[in-house]
Amino acid sequence: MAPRPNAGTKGVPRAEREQQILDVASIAFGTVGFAATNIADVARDAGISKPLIYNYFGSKEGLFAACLDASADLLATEIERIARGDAVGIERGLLTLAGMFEVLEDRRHVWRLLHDPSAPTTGRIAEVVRTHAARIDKLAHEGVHELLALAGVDDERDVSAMTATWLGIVDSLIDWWVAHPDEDAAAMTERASRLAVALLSDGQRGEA
Amino acid sequence: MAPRPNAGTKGVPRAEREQQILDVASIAFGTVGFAATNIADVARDAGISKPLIYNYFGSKEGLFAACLDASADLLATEIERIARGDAVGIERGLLTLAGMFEVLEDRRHVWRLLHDPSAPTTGRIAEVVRTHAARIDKLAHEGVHELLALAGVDDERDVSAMTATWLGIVDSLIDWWVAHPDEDAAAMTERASRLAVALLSDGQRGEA
DNA sequence: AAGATATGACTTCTCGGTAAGTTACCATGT
DNA sequence: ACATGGTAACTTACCGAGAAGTCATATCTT
Repeated sequence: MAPRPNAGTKGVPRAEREQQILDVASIAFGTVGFAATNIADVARDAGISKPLIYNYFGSKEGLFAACLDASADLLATEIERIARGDAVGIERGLLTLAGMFEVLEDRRHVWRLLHDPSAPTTGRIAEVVRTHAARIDKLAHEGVHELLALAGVDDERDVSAMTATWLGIVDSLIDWWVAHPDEDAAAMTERASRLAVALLSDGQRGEA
Repeated sequence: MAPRPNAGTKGVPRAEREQQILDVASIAFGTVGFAATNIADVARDAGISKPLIYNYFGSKEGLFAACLDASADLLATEIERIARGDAVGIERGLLTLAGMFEVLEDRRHVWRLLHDPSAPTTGRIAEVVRTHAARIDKLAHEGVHELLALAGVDDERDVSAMTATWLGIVDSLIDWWVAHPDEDAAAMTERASRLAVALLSDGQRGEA
Protein backbone atom coordinates (compact mmCIF):
# COMPACT_ATOMS: atom_id res chain seq x y z
CA MET A 1 0.00 0.00 0.00
CA ALA A 2 1.14 3.45 -0.84
CA PRO A 3 1.74 5.64 2.18
CA ARG A 4 -0.82 8.35 2.98
CA PRO A 5 1.31 11.26 3.96
CA ASN A 6 -1.42 13.25 5.66
CA ALA A 7 -3.19 10.46 7.46
CA GLY A 8 -2.92 9.81 11.15
CA THR A 9 -3.66 11.90 14.18
CA LYS A 10 -2.45 15.46 14.52
CA GLY A 11 -2.85 15.29 18.24
CA VAL A 12 -5.89 17.56 18.41
CA PRO A 13 -8.37 16.28 20.98
CA ARG A 14 -11.88 15.67 19.82
CA ALA A 15 -13.56 18.41 21.86
CA GLU A 16 -11.24 21.05 20.50
CA ARG A 17 -11.59 19.82 16.94
CA GLU A 18 -15.33 19.74 17.24
CA GLN A 19 -15.35 23.35 18.34
CA GLN A 20 -13.23 24.37 15.36
CA ILE A 21 -15.63 22.62 13.03
CA LEU A 22 -18.66 24.17 14.70
CA ASP A 23 -17.17 27.63 14.36
CA VAL A 24 -16.59 27.23 10.66
CA ALA A 25 -19.90 25.49 10.05
CA SER A 26 -21.90 28.08 11.97
CA ILE A 27 -20.51 30.80 9.76
CA ALA A 28 -21.30 28.85 6.61
CA PHE A 29 -24.82 27.87 7.65
CA GLY A 30 -25.52 31.33 8.99
CA THR A 31 -24.22 33.08 5.91
CA VAL A 32 -25.61 31.14 2.98
CA GLY A 33 -28.04 28.79 4.70
CA PHE A 34 -28.30 25.05 5.10
CA ALA A 35 -29.02 24.12 1.50
CA ALA A 36 -26.23 26.21 0.02
CA THR A 37 -23.62 25.04 2.49
CA ASN A 38 -21.10 22.54 1.19
CA ILE A 39 -19.64 20.11 3.71
CA ALA A 40 -16.45 19.66 1.72
CA ASP A 41 -15.91 23.42 1.90
CA VAL A 42 -16.49 23.42 5.63
CA ALA A 43 -13.93 20.66 6.04
CA ARG A 44 -11.39 22.53 3.94
CA ASP A 45 -11.94 25.77 5.86
CA ALA A 46 -11.59 23.93 9.14
CA GLY A 47 -8.33 22.43 7.91
CA ILE A 48 -9.47 18.83 8.13
CA SER A 49 -11.07 16.21 5.92
CA LYS A 50 -14.73 15.53 5.26
CA PRO A 51 -14.92 12.12 6.92
CA LEU A 52 -13.80 13.59 10.21
CA ILE A 53 -16.88 15.77 10.21
CA TYR A 54 -19.05 12.74 9.54
CA ASN A 55 -17.21 10.82 12.19
CA TYR A 56 -17.95 13.50 14.77
CA PHE A 57 -21.37 14.77 13.69
CA GLY A 58 -22.90 11.95 11.66
CA SER A 59 -24.49 13.99 8.90
CA LYS A 60 -25.00 17.46 7.51
CA GLU A 61 -28.14 17.71 9.55
CA GLY A 62 -26.33 16.54 12.64
CA LEU A 63 -23.75 19.24 12.14
CA PHE A 64 -26.42 21.89 11.76
CA ALA A 65 -28.21 20.69 14.87
CA ALA A 66 -24.94 20.69 16.78
CA CYS A 67 -24.32 24.30 15.76
CA LEU A 68 -27.69 25.21 17.20
CA ASP A 69 -27.37 23.13 20.34
CA ALA A 70 -24.07 24.72 21.14
CA SER A 71 -25.54 28.20 21.35
CA ALA A 72 -29.30 28.46 21.22
CA ASP A 73 -29.73 27.27 24.75
CA LEU A 74 -27.39 29.94 26.07
CA LEU A 75 -29.38 32.49 24.17
CA ALA A 76 -32.81 31.40 25.31
CA THR A 77 -31.63 31.11 28.89
CA GLU A 78 -30.35 34.67 28.82
CA ILE A 79 -33.59 35.98 27.36
CA GLU A 80 -35.54 34.10 29.98
CA ARG A 81 -33.38 35.59 32.69
CA ILE A 82 -34.22 39.08 31.48
CA ALA A 83 -37.89 38.20 31.13
CA ARG A 84 -37.93 37.32 34.81
CA GLY A 85 -36.78 40.84 35.62
CA ASP A 86 -39.22 43.68 36.12
CA ALA A 87 -38.47 45.66 32.97
CA VAL A 88 -41.41 46.16 30.61
CA GLY A 89 -42.11 47.72 27.22
CA ILE A 90 -39.26 49.27 25.31
CA GLU A 91 -36.99 48.98 28.30
CA ARG A 92 -37.39 45.22 28.37
CA GLY A 93 -36.72 45.11 24.64
CA LEU A 94 -33.49 47.01 24.99
CA LEU A 95 -32.37 44.90 27.91
CA THR A 96 -33.08 41.77 25.92
CA LEU A 97 -31.10 43.10 22.99
CA ALA A 98 -28.20 43.86 25.30
CA GLY A 99 -28.26 40.33 26.63
CA MET A 100 -28.36 38.86 23.18
CA PHE A 101 -25.45 40.94 21.98
CA GLU A 102 -23.52 39.72 24.97
CA VAL A 103 -24.27 36.05 24.35
CA LEU A 104 -23.79 36.27 20.60
CA GLU A 105 -20.59 38.29 20.75
CA ASP A 106 -18.46 35.44 19.47
CA ARG A 107 -21.12 33.50 17.60
CA ARG A 108 -23.10 36.16 15.79
CA HIS A 109 -24.19 34.02 12.84
CA VAL A 110 -25.84 31.40 15.02
CA TRP A 111 -28.90 33.58 15.32
CA ARG A 112 -29.70 33.08 11.67
CA LEU A 113 -29.81 29.31 12.00
CA LEU A 114 -33.08 29.72 13.85
CA HIS A 115 -34.73 31.20 10.79
CA ASP A 116 -33.08 29.39 7.93
CA PRO A 117 -35.82 28.76 5.37
CA SER A 118 -33.64 26.29 3.49
CA ALA A 119 -33.25 24.00 6.49
CA PRO A 120 -35.17 20.72 6.40
CA THR A 121 -38.69 20.94 7.80
CA THR A 122 -38.68 17.37 9.02
CA GLY A 123 -36.40 15.26 11.14
CA ARG A 124 -34.03 16.19 13.89
CA ILE A 125 -33.18 19.67 12.64
CA ALA A 126 -36.80 20.69 12.46
CA GLU A 127 -37.31 19.49 15.98
CA VAL A 128 -34.29 21.26 17.39
CA VAL A 129 -35.12 24.47 15.55
CA ARG A 130 -38.73 24.35 16.65
CA THR A 131 -37.78 23.77 20.25
CA HIS A 132 -35.39 26.68 20.43
CA ALA A 133 -37.41 29.03 18.26
CA ALA A 134 -40.57 28.31 20.22
CA ARG A 135 -38.83 29.15 23.45
CA ILE A 136 -37.67 32.48 22.11
CA ASP A 137 -40.90 33.26 20.30
CA LYS A 138 -42.86 32.69 23.46
CA LEU A 139 -40.80 35.24 25.36
CA ALA A 140 -40.95 37.71 22.50
CA HIS A 141 -44.69 37.34 22.29
CA GLU A 142 -45.04 37.87 26.01
CA GLY A 143 -42.89 41.00 25.93
CA VAL A 144 -44.70 42.44 22.94
CA HIS A 145 -48.06 41.67 24.48
CA GLU A 146 -47.05 43.64 27.54
CA LEU A 147 -45.73 46.50 25.45
CA LEU A 148 -48.85 46.80 23.34
CA ALA A 149 -51.12 46.46 26.35
CA LEU A 150 -49.48 49.59 27.76
CA ALA A 151 -50.61 51.37 24.62
CA GLY A 152 -54.10 49.97 24.77
CA VAL A 153 -53.70 47.52 21.88
CA ASP A 154 -55.07 44.06 22.57
CA ASP A 155 -55.88 42.52 19.19
CA GLU A 156 -54.18 39.15 18.97
CA ARG A 157 -53.24 39.56 15.34
CA ASP A 158 -51.68 42.90 16.13
CA VAL A 159 -49.62 41.26 18.84
CA SER A 160 -48.66 38.47 16.47
CA ALA A 161 -47.58 40.88 13.73
CA MET A 162 -45.69 43.05 16.19
CA THR A 163 -43.90 40.02 17.61
CA ALA A 164 -42.80 39.07 14.12
CA THR A 165 -41.63 42.63 13.63
CA TRP A 166 -39.70 42.64 16.86
CA LEU A 167 -37.92 39.44 15.87
CA GLY A 168 -37.24 41.04 12.51
CA ILE A 169 -35.65 44.02 14.23
CA VAL A 170 -33.42 41.71 16.22
CA ASP A 171 -32.59 39.87 13.00
CA SER A 172 -31.53 42.96 11.17
CA LEU A 173 -29.48 44.42 13.99
CA ILE A 174 -27.58 41.17 14.27
CA ASP A 175 -27.13 41.04 10.51
CA TRP A 176 -25.81 44.56 10.61
CA TRP A 177 -23.49 43.52 13.38
CA VAL A 178 -22.16 40.63 11.34
CA ALA A 179 -21.40 43.11 8.59
CA HIS A 180 -19.53 45.36 11.04
CA PRO A 181 -17.22 43.02 12.91
CA ASP A 182 -15.27 45.83 14.59
CA GLU A 183 -18.30 46.74 16.70
CA ASP A 184 -18.47 45.01 20.08
CA ALA A 185 -21.53 44.03 22.09
CA ALA A 186 -21.43 47.12 24.28
CA ALA A 187 -21.29 49.40 21.27
CA MET A 188 -24.26 47.62 19.73
CA THR A 189 -26.24 47.99 22.90
CA GLU A 190 -25.55 51.71 23.02
CA ARG A 191 -26.41 52.07 19.37
CA ALA A 192 -29.71 50.31 19.84
CA SER A 193 -30.62 52.56 22.79
CA ARG A 194 -29.69 55.65 20.85
CA LEU A 195 -31.89 54.61 17.95
CA ALA A 196 -34.81 53.73 20.20
CA VAL A 197 -34.60 57.10 21.91
CA ALA A 198 -34.42 58.85 18.56
CA LEU A 199 -37.47 57.01 17.28
CA LEU A 200 -39.50 57.84 20.35
CA SER A 201 -38.34 61.44 20.50
CA ASP A 202 -40.68 64.38 20.21
CA GLY A 203 -39.70 64.95 16.63
CA GLN A 204 -41.61 61.84 15.58
CA ARG A 205 -44.78 62.41 17.56
CA GLY A 206 -48.10 63.26 16.04
CA GLU A 207 -47.07 62.38 12.54
CA ALA A 208 -48.49 58.91 12.36
CA MET B 1 -41.59 5.32 -32.30
CA ALA B 2 -44.08 4.97 -29.51
CA PRO B 3 -46.45 7.89 -29.29
CA ARG B 4 -45.94 10.45 -26.53
CA PRO B 5 -49.42 11.06 -25.33
CA ASN B 6 -48.67 14.28 -23.51
CA ALA B 7 -46.39 15.91 -26.03
CA GLY B 8 -47.43 18.72 -28.31
CA THR B 9 -48.88 22.10 -27.59
CA LYS B 10 -51.74 22.59 -25.20
CA GLY B 11 -52.63 25.85 -26.87
CA VAL B 12 -51.22 28.04 -24.10
CA PRO B 13 -49.40 31.06 -25.51
CA ARG B 14 -45.89 31.63 -24.32
CA ALA B 15 -46.56 34.85 -22.40
CA GLU B 16 -49.28 33.25 -20.37
CA ARG B 17 -47.27 30.12 -19.71
CA GLU B 18 -44.30 32.17 -18.63
CA GLN B 19 -46.45 33.99 -16.12
CA GLN B 20 -47.73 30.71 -14.68
CA ILE B 21 -44.17 29.48 -14.30
CA LEU B 22 -43.04 32.75 -12.73
CA ASP B 23 -45.87 32.59 -10.21
CA VAL B 24 -44.95 29.10 -9.09
CA ALA B 25 -41.22 29.77 -9.14
CA SER B 26 -41.52 32.99 -7.15
CA ILE B 27 -43.30 31.14 -4.39
CA ALA B 28 -40.69 28.40 -4.35
CA PHE B 29 -37.70 30.74 -4.42
CA GLY B 30 -39.32 33.06 -1.90
CA THR B 31 -40.24 30.28 0.47
CA VAL B 32 -37.18 28.05 0.64
CA GLY B 33 -34.60 30.08 -1.24
CA PHE B 34 -32.65 29.60 -4.44
CA ALA B 35 -30.46 26.73 -3.37
CA ALA B 36 -33.26 24.63 -1.93
CA THR B 37 -35.56 25.12 -4.89
CA ASN B 38 -35.92 22.19 -7.25
CA ILE B 39 -36.69 23.00 -10.89
CA ALA B 40 -38.41 19.68 -11.47
CA ASP B 41 -40.78 20.49 -8.61
CA VAL B 42 -41.49 23.91 -10.04
CA ALA B 43 -42.31 22.31 -13.38
CA ARG B 44 -44.61 19.79 -11.77
CA ASP B 45 -46.41 22.46 -9.73
CA ALA B 46 -46.83 24.60 -12.83
CA GLY B 47 -48.29 21.62 -14.64
CA ILE B 48 -45.66 21.48 -17.34
CA SER B 49 -42.36 19.74 -17.99
CA LYS B 50 -38.86 20.78 -17.03
CA PRO B 51 -37.54 21.36 -20.56
CA LEU B 52 -40.19 23.98 -21.16
CA ILE B 53 -38.79 26.02 -18.31
CA TYR B 54 -35.33 25.74 -19.79
CA ASN B 55 -36.70 26.61 -23.18
CA TYR B 56 -38.26 29.79 -21.85
CA PHE B 57 -35.81 30.88 -19.16
CA GLY B 58 -32.52 29.22 -20.06
CA SER B 59 -31.38 28.17 -16.60
CA LYS B 60 -32.27 28.12 -12.93
CA GLU B 61 -30.52 31.45 -12.56
CA GLY B 62 -32.39 32.85 -15.52
CA LEU B 63 -35.66 31.84 -13.93
CA PHE B 64 -34.73 33.48 -10.66
CA ALA B 65 -33.69 36.65 -12.43
CA ALA B 66 -36.94 36.67 -14.40
CA CYS B 67 -38.93 36.40 -11.17
CA LEU B 68 -37.17 39.47 -9.89
CA ASP B 69 -37.39 41.43 -13.11
CA ALA B 70 -41.11 40.86 -13.28
CA SER B 71 -41.77 42.60 -9.96
CA ALA B 72 -38.84 44.42 -8.43
CA ASP B 73 -39.07 47.28 -10.86
CA LEU B 74 -42.73 47.88 -10.03
CA LEU B 75 -41.79 47.92 -6.39
CA ALA B 76 -38.87 50.30 -6.65
CA THR B 77 -40.86 52.62 -8.88
CA GLU B 78 -43.63 52.80 -6.33
CA ILE B 79 -41.22 53.53 -3.50
CA GLU B 80 -39.58 56.22 -5.58
CA ARG B 81 -42.94 57.78 -6.27
CA ILE B 82 -43.63 58.04 -2.55
CA ALA B 83 -40.15 59.37 -1.89
CA ARG B 84 -40.87 62.24 -4.25
CA GLY B 85 -43.84 63.22 -2.08
CA ASP B 86 -43.47 65.53 0.87
CA ALA B 87 -44.00 63.02 3.68
CA VAL B 88 -41.12 62.64 6.12
CA GLY B 89 -40.24 60.57 9.16
CA ILE B 90 -42.62 57.92 10.36
CA GLU B 91 -45.28 59.21 8.03
CA ARG B 92 -43.13 58.52 5.01
CA GLY B 93 -42.37 55.08 6.35
CA LEU B 94 -46.02 54.23 6.70
CA LEU B 95 -46.84 55.57 3.26
CA THR B 96 -44.05 53.50 1.79
CA LEU B 97 -45.32 50.41 3.53
CA ALA B 98 -48.80 51.07 2.17
CA GLY B 99 -47.42 51.36 -1.35
CA MET B 100 -45.46 48.15 -0.99
CA PHE B 101 -48.43 46.22 0.30
CA GLU B 102 -50.36 47.46 -2.70
CA VAL B 103 -47.74 46.41 -5.22
CA LEU B 104 -46.99 43.10 -3.52
CA GLU B 105 -50.62 42.14 -2.98
CA ASP B 106 -50.48 39.33 -5.52
CA ARG B 107 -46.76 38.58 -5.39
CA ARG B 108 -45.89 38.71 -1.71
CA HIS B 109 -42.96 36.26 -1.81
CA VAL B 110 -41.08 38.25 -4.41
CA TRP B 111 -39.78 40.54 -1.71
CA ARG B 112 -37.69 37.77 -0.23
CA LEU B 113 -35.84 37.19 -3.47
CA LEU B 114 -34.05 40.43 -2.85
CA HIS B 115 -32.47 39.07 0.31
CA ASP B 116 -31.97 35.41 -0.49
CA PRO B 117 -28.62 34.46 1.05
CA SER B 118 -28.51 31.21 -0.89
CA ALA B 119 -28.63 32.95 -4.26
CA PRO B 120 -25.40 33.01 -6.28
CA THR B 121 -23.18 35.99 -5.54
CA THR B 122 -21.77 36.11 -9.02
CA GLY B 123 -23.23 36.20 -12.49
CA ARG B 124 -26.48 37.58 -13.75
CA ILE B 125 -28.50 36.98 -10.59
CA ALA B 126 -26.06 38.88 -8.45
CA GLU B 127 -26.19 41.77 -10.86
CA VAL B 128 -29.97 41.89 -11.02
CA VAL B 129 -30.32 41.57 -7.27
CA ARG B 130 -27.72 44.25 -6.64
CA THR B 131 -29.39 46.63 -9.05
CA HIS B 132 -32.82 46.32 -7.52
CA ALA B 133 -31.66 46.09 -3.92
CA ALA B 134 -29.43 49.12 -4.35
CA ARG B 135 -32.31 51.16 -5.67
CA ILE B 136 -34.47 50.29 -2.69
CA ASP B 137 -31.66 50.60 -0.16
CA LYS B 138 -30.88 54.07 -1.41
CA LEU B 139 -34.43 55.24 -0.83
CA ALA B 140 -34.59 53.56 2.55
CA HIS B 141 -31.32 55.15 3.58
CA GLU B 142 -32.55 58.54 2.48
CA GLY B 143 -35.81 58.19 4.41
CA VAL B 144 -34.07 56.98 7.54
CA HIS B 145 -31.51 59.73 7.31
CA GLU B 146 -34.32 62.26 7.25
CA LEU B 147 -36.12 60.57 10.13
CA LEU B 148 -33.06 60.43 12.34
CA ALA B 149 -32.07 63.99 11.47
CA LEU B 150 -35.41 65.11 12.91
CA ALA B 151 -34.35 63.50 16.16
CA GLY B 152 -30.88 65.02 16.06
CA VAL B 153 -29.03 61.81 15.20
CA ASP B 154 -26.43 62.22 12.46
CA ASP B 155 -23.92 59.43 12.96
CA GLU B 156 -23.55 57.57 9.69
CA ARG B 157 -23.30 54.18 11.34
CA ASP B 158 -26.46 54.88 13.26
CA VAL B 159 -28.18 55.72 10.01
CA SER B 160 -26.79 52.58 8.43
CA ALA B 161 -27.94 50.35 11.29
CA MET B 162 -31.35 52.01 11.38
CA THR B 163 -31.74 51.52 7.63
CA ALA B 164 -31.00 47.84 8.03
CA THR B 165 -33.54 47.75 10.84
CA TRP B 166 -36.16 49.47 8.75
CA LEU B 167 -35.68 46.97 5.94
CA GLY B 168 -35.92 44.23 8.54
CA ILE B 169 -39.23 45.62 9.72
CA VAL B 170 -40.52 45.59 6.17
CA ASP B 171 -39.22 42.05 5.78
CA SER B 172 -40.98 40.76 8.81
CA LEU B 173 -44.29 42.43 8.08
CA ILE B 174 -44.29 40.92 4.63
CA ASP B 175 -43.32 37.53 6.04
CA TRP B 176 -46.16 37.81 8.49
CA TRP B 177 -48.44 38.72 5.62
CA VAL B 178 -47.39 35.66 3.68
CA ALA B 179 -48.33 33.60 6.71
CA HIS B 180 -51.75 35.29 6.88
CA PRO B 181 -53.08 35.12 3.32
CA ASP B 182 -56.58 36.26 4.26
CA GLU B 183 -55.30 39.72 5.10
CA ASP B 184 -55.42 42.19 2.20
CA ALA B 185 -53.16 45.14 1.51
CA ALA B 186 -55.50 47.68 3.08
CA ALA B 187 -55.76 45.66 6.28
CA MET B 188 -51.97 45.41 6.48
CA THR B 189 -51.63 49.14 6.02
CA GLU B 190 -54.06 49.80 8.84
CA ARG B 191 -52.34 47.28 11.05
CA ALA B 192 -48.98 48.88 10.46
CA SER B 193 -50.34 52.33 11.34
CA ARG B 194 -51.97 51.03 14.46
CA LEU B 195 -48.74 49.44 15.61
CA ALA B 196 -46.71 52.55 14.85
CA VAL B 197 -49.08 54.70 16.84
CA ALA B 198 -49.00 52.25 19.72
CA LEU B 199 -45.23 52.23 19.76
CA LEU B 200 -45.01 55.99 19.77
CA SER B 201 -47.78 56.47 22.28
CA ASP B 202 -47.27 58.12 25.64
CA GLY B 203 -47.22 54.79 27.39
CA GLN B 204 -43.79 54.07 25.96
CA ARG B 205 -42.15 57.42 26.58
CA GLY B 206 -39.42 58.05 29.05
CA GLU B 207 -38.63 54.39 29.53
CA ALA B 208 -35.71 54.10 27.16
C1' DA C 1 -44.56 23.21 -44.68
C1' DA C 2 -43.15 25.97 -40.98
C1' DG C 3 -42.90 27.48 -36.56
C1' DA C 4 -44.47 27.53 -31.81
C1' DT C 5 -45.61 24.67 -28.02
C1' DA C 6 -44.54 20.80 -25.65
C1' DT C 7 -42.35 16.25 -23.56
C1' DG C 8 -39.78 11.52 -22.26
C1' DA C 9 -35.48 9.95 -21.84
C1' DC C 10 -30.98 10.96 -21.38
C1' DT C 11 -26.30 12.89 -19.82
C1' DT C 12 -23.42 15.18 -16.60
C1' DC C 13 -21.86 16.59 -12.51
C1' DT C 14 -22.18 18.03 -7.78
C1' DC C 15 -22.36 16.67 -3.26
C1' DG C 16 -23.75 13.94 0.83
C1' DG C 17 -22.07 9.97 2.67
C1' DT C 18 -18.88 5.63 3.34
C1' DA C 19 -15.20 1.86 3.35
C1' DA C 20 -10.92 0.86 4.44
C1' DG C 21 -6.78 1.92 5.81
C1' DT C 22 -2.78 5.04 8.19
C1' DT C 23 -0.45 7.30 11.95
C1' DA C 24 0.25 8.63 16.71
C1' DC C 25 -0.40 7.92 21.42
C1' DC C 26 -0.68 5.34 25.69
C1' DA C 27 -1.32 1.69 28.90
C1' DT C 28 0.25 -2.65 30.32
C1' DG C 29 3.31 -6.83 31.04
C1' DT C 30 7.84 -8.52 31.14
C1' DA D 1 13.95 -0.33 28.69
C1' DC D 2 11.02 -2.12 25.41
C1' DA D 3 7.74 -4.94 22.71
C1' DT D 4 2.64 -5.39 22.22
C1' DG D 5 -1.84 -4.28 21.48
C1' DG D 6 -5.76 -1.26 21.93
C1' DT D 7 -7.77 3.15 20.87
C1' DA D 8 -8.32 7.87 19.20
C1' DA D 9 -7.42 10.89 15.45
C1' DC D 10 -7.07 11.23 10.76
C1' DT D 11 -7.03 10.62 5.36
C1' DT D 12 -7.53 8.93 0.44
C1' DA D 13 -10.44 7.15 -2.73
C1' DC D 14 -14.59 5.96 -3.83
C1' DC D 15 -20.05 5.28 -4.30
C1' DG D 16 -24.71 6.54 -5.43
C1' DA D 17 -28.64 9.63 -5.34
C1' DG D 18 -30.49 13.31 -7.24
C1' DA D 19 -30.70 17.63 -9.52
C1' DA D 20 -29.26 20.80 -13.39
C1' DG D 21 -29.31 20.89 -17.98
C1' DT D 22 -29.85 18.74 -23.05
C1' DC D 23 -31.57 16.10 -27.14
C1' DA D 24 -34.46 14.19 -30.15
C1' DT D 25 -38.95 14.03 -31.17
C1' DA D 26 -44.07 14.75 -31.10
C1' DT D 27 -48.39 17.62 -31.65
C1' DC D 28 -51.00 21.70 -32.67
C1' DT D 29 -51.99 26.06 -35.33
C1' DT D 30 -51.76 28.69 -39.51
